[in-house]
Amino acid sequence: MTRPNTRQSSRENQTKKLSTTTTLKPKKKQKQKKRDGADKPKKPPTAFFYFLEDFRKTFQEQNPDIKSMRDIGKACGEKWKTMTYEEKVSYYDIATEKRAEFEKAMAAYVKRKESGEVSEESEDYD
DNA sequence: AAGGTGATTGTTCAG
DNA sequence: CTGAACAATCACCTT
Repeated sequence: MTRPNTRQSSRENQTKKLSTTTTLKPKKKQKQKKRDGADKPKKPPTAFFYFLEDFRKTFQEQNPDIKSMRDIGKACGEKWKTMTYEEKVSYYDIATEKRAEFEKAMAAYVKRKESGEVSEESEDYD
């Protein structure tokens, strides 16, 4: 099967050409500085991250001069795009399984929310 | 000394 | 539909 289980069926709808204003170019950072205490389940690592795990080791061996993950990230991104679809599928497959587990966590989260147990609303009650 | 930042793409949620 | 934020990781920089 050269096809990943990446919810292609559902994604097919979004896979359309939405080249209007999809994803702007935020020059700002994406760091979360505080308050991750949300009950919401953390997002599962993407296929890219799994690729990093494997690529990182190889990259350091081939480039012992490079240490920081930032530099590797750039190299990974570049390499990632050069990778063929079939190769990426391997990582997508892993991520897909992870998402399945995350989906359960999300369902439990929603269920819990319905129980009125938690409100993600800004409850700064301290 | 200690902590926040930056960079990578993908995924997911919320409005 | 669209946008914005966050997932791992670690050297480097700022305070």
